[in-house]
Amino acid sequence: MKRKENAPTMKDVAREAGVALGTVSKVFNDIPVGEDYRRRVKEAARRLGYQVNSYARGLKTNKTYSAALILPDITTPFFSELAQAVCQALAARQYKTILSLTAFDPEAEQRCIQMVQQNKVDGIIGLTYNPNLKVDPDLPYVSIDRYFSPNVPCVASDNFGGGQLAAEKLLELGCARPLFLRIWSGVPGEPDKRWDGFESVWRRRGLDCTSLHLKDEEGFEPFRSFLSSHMDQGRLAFDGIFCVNDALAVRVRAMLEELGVRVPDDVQLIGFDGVRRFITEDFHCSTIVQPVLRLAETSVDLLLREDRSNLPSLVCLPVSYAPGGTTWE
Amino acid sequence: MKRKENAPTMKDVAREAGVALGTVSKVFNDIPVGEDYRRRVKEAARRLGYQVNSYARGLKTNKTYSAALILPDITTPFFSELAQAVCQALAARQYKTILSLTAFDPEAEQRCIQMVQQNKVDGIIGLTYNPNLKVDPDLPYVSIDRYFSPNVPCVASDNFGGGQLAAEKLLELGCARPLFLRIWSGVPGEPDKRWDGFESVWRRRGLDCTSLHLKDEEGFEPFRSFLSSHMDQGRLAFDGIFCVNDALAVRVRAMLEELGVRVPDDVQLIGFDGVRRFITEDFHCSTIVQPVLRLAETSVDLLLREDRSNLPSLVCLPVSYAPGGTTWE
DNA sequence: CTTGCAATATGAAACGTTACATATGCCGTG
DNA sequence: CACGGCATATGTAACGTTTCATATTGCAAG
Repeated sequence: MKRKENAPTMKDVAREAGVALGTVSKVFNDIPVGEDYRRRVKEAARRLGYQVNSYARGLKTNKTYSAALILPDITTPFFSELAQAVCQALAARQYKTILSLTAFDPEAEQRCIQMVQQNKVDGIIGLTYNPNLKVDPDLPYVSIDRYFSPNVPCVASDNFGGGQLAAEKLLELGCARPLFLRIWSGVPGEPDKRWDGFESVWRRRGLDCTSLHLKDEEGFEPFRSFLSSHMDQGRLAFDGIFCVNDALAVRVRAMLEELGVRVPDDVQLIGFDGVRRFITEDFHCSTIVQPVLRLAETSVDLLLREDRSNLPSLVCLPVSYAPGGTTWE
Repeated sequence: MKRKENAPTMKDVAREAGVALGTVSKVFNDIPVGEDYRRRVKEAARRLGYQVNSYARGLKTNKTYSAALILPDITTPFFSELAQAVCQALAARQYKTILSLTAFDPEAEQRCIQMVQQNKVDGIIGLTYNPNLKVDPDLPYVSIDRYFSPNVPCVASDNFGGGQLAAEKLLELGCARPLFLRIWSGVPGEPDKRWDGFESVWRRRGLDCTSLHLKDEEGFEPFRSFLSSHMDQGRLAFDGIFCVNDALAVRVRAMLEELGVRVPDDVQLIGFDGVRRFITEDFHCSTIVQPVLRLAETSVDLLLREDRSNLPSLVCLPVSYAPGGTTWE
């Protein structure tokens, strides 16, 4: 019942194969070695069930082939898709993913950084909210959705463009009284630009655009009363609503219908994110789709890029529009 | 622009503090050491920005404080909740989580096992489909939802009880013509018992119970024609349907309504899993709720338990019923 | 003022690798 | 036949820890 069944080491393999230690090392590092030697080593390793010890290797080489992924949460559909995509992109490059969840807590974020640094990861991909995270400047770091400084690459969707796209779509569908709806996260970030882009379109046309910031902790009551105060004889004062994300859009849709406002007939509704919902692949709301796979690919790409001298400080990836039943098209 | 800014080591700290190497080690392992020494070491470490090197420590101690979590996918709501819960349960015990995704591919599962073994994890929690996975018997392994052998602990919800519960609920609501609906995964596992439990209740009452196994690759057409052939003048031959999971239930609900069958008025529908949907906390179908948090807690508990001599081979956790609009209550 | 003992700090060896300087063998050439 | 040069295998010194046998210190007792 002993759990210390000492695993075979290179030394064992070397003895078994009758070759030198260094030769075994070469075989497992794909360094040219005589064909007969290589065979004997492989054979001996198979017999002994030898496996390279990553910890010894990591200690020696200072390279661990592991990266940390720091996220607030992975049950939110957008985050879960992102996590999956990043994990797969890393795996495709033979990297392990160390997953750290922060629950949106800035201190937890810092603790995670600390922990994965001790763990000698080769890099960190973080989606964080702590405005002054401290991270070893010598450790590759890629930030998603939050810009830190010129020498920390930030990868994000084209949030500004997405906001514009939503506005243009609503215009095209004949809307003239737009409402922008968001939940205030408390920390500035790239997603704020959704509003900037949205508003810029209306302003350019000389149209007014109302915006409402909900506070997460206050729930939906403020919104309900806001709506009531903007209704006149069952008619809503807005004919187009852009929500900062799909989760919000779905809830807004439910509340509107509850109030007797028909979607999309009375008001057109567009969300943001565009993750595949449930198992089924269709959308529950019209939305601006973030290119999740490309976000992940790009982040990993930047993280593992050998030449770190000319990294971009911000990469914006193009979004697209996907109708989903809450707009006429 | 050099990225090899050699991090300070214990030796550096020892020199800086004017103490021996071993003393520094003791300080960072909470081994009693003279108070003045301890202070000097702490101080020196702070000045140098010293951090323990987990790889050196892991090599020496053969303990890495990391565990692997092997899952098919984390975008599926149930898996994403499970992953989150496991990750958090591990973090609460100071363990890192190495996340490996397999996409339901048995060979990928084996490769993941291989990889995390090389990586000297302290244990593996796996939700896998490969019936003959090979894993080092000396490495703690906990299986979720799939029973392997008496000495590999398996953690699962009480699937049999859940099936019974669903049946009893339908009975209670007056159903007498039940249908069980599942997607055939191709590999036997604990979730199969949902059917066993469900059926046992009807049989005991002398009632017949129909069951239909959909094949994932065939889509929903077979189901649609099955339904049509079981309808008589717009009336469905069943008054209660139990789906093997919520994702299926949600799709079935949509199809039923499309066919003019009202839920829950014409037929009552119960799913299985009970994960929190979207951001909003309400359910889109009545369901048997799996205790995700307890599944995770229990798995981690078994994985890290010191005394591995008397591990249970199967732990069943109690499920509960949650109405969600697709039943009368 | 010794001596002995307990308490505590010290430093070398080892963990399983990689990398490099050295040793070995082989072959062609003078 | 001896020698230089090349290719390839060898073995040792790190990497940054922990651990344990040993050295040092302080203090009480003889």
